[in-house]
Amino acid sequence: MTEDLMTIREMCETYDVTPRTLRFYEAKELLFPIREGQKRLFTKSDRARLKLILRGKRFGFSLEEIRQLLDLYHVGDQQLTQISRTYEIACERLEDMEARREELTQAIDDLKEQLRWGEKVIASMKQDKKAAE
Amino acid sequence: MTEDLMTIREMCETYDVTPRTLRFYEAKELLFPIREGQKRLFTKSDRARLKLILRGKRFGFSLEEIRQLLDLYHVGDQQLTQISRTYEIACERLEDMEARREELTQAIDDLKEQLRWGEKVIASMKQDKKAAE
DNA sequence: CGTTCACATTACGTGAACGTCATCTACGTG
DNA sequence: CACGTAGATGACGTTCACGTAATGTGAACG
Repeated sequence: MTEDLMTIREMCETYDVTPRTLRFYEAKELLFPIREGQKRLFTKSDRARLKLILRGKRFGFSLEEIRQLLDLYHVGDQQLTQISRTYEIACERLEDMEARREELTQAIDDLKEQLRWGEKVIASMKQDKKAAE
Repeated sequence: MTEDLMTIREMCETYDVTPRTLRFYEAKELLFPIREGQKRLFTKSDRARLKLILRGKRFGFSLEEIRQLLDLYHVGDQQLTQISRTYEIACERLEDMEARREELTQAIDDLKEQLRWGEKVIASMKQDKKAAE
């Protein structure tokens, strides 16, 4: 069944994207499906990458930023200096993400506060309505 | 000094955006600066909104989505049903954000894992290098 | 009074991220 | 073999979020 290779259609259904999107990501070198004849076949690696792409998008990263992030996960047989550089970038990214989570937590707290206020407003309005009857 | 009103230039410097951006946000009804003659003057409320806009952007919300979120903070003298509806939407948004934070936490953990792996690779490569000397 | 700012409006331009359409190919099926 | 189906390849179109002139205006300054 899951022969480790998926057609473009299967990918689309699994991850809820269009063929156009997958071809676009390939053109941008975010995915590297292998070819059988002229058809694309997506590997396990492509699927892992796609998940990261979609996740990145949800957090407002551009495809170019995502591409760089993906490189952090690929780490082929490069030079030590290259890997070290990649490692540094990854550390910075990690800090970014942690800062982001802080901010998100802040935003959540703010909204919660706002909701408590909203509850009070609603409650008092219900009171007024009753009193008016 | 901070007379509660800021010119467009002051806003730009404070929040690191261009005049174009602020006018654009006004056109999109995200900000509502008052007018003195034909000049715009941004209020405390506009500044609070702008902060939320910029924050929303960092999390990948579209301006339209942000506009809806901003409405949650404005809550004028509406009907009870309106406020209740707004309240419900806010609750849903809150759940979205909490889910997002979960996902972000997952992403952070993934990247940390990857970094540990990177450290090992670097260490072993340094060993190889030494051995080759 | 002319000029320089600071800000305004109007309008066309741009890059990112796809959507859409036309056309082509390869493959299995009745 | 005709035909439908799945996928491929351009190429142009679209939306969003502004950028970038071009031009106008009102207050201030030498």
